[in-house]
Amino acid sequence: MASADAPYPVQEIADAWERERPGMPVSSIGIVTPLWQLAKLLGDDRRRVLARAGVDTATLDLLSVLRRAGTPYTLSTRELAARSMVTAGAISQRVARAEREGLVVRRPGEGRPRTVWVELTPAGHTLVEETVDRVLHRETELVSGLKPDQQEQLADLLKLLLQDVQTRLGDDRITQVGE
Amino acid sequence: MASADAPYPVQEIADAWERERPGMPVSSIGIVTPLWQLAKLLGDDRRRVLARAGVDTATLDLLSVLRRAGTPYTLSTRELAARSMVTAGAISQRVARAEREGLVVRRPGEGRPRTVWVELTPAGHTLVEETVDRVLHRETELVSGLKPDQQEQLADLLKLLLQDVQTRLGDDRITQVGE
DNA sequence: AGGCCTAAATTTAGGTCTGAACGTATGACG
DNA sequence: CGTCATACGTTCAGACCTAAATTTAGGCCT
Repeated sequence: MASADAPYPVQEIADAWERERPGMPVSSIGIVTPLWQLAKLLGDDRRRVLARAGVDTATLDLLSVLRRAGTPYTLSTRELAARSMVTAGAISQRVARAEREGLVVRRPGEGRPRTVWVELTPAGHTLVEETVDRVLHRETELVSGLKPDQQEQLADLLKLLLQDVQTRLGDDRITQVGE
Repeated sequence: MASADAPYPVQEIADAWERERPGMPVSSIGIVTPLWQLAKLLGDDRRRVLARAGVDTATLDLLSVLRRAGTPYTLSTRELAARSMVTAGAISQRVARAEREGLVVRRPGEGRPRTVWVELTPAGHTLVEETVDRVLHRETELVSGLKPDQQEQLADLLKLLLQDVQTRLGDDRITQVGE
């Protein structure tokens, strides 16, 4: 039972709203919907790829962030939360699970007040090395349907949109939406 | 405690892997990472917008699919699963929750063997009408940083990539990844 | 006609996330 | 120098999802 086999056509969604509720602003659907569907498809696929290696995506994300940081493969939980885009609570739980499996260790203290440092263990390092290139190869393959210049164009537009959305959210967070 | 405030720069991720593991295929990162980050940012925002209206995203998704289908606002659970891109089990739970709140009703039988029809109630219909345009206005606003021709270009590229990834997953599902 | 098989929904077990409540140590300030 | 405010990690309750086990209603074959 795969979770996401055949995304419902984006155009039909916009058309349906236009038909059912004429006048609705449907322009964003052409961007937001495929964006969401792609994220779902790619996320599901990554989960399946990693499941074969006995890891889950949340744990690999944690290990990857630490691995990418370079020696000594250590970051504070706050840094981890920011780079992973999840809440502090989620990081606490991720770290607890990974620690239980011996992939990271927590070292309290030794820095700013109340800071907890999280460090990759050799086992964690090994696991990352074994799985990350599988994921990257797989994803390179999955986007290979686009020609190099299309990939570049897409990456540029996504980057632009991301930066813009980011600043908007930073500003608007408090502002009421609608009226 | 917002969950996703400041995405970690995509370029730094690719650079870090190139530095830590020279030779890794990093080209997909420029697409997959911002895609994922945007989906997260937009999803978190939608959740916040809907929370104010007392709905969760999963329930609104269910109601929206039914509403878009038009009169008589009824679909089978299988149809719902396909259009929502989640498993049958998830649909079962979504419907159970929505039914508990009086937003939909389940009508067993009346068709092909073992089919269960799910229908929007007046309360569900009302809730959808009240919230959908809030979401669409908000999302229109969020993508408005891109100029109309950029939006169109982005929508086209996403559509192209989505179609391609979709066929690849349909074919490759069984194929081993890596070696 | 009876029993098996299959398809479809549901239930269950396990894992993850958010948001809020909690505990606590540090630093500031009187 | 003691108290209080604050910042930060953790814990907890509530939702949600997937994958696998379970249930059940028909259909089919002998």
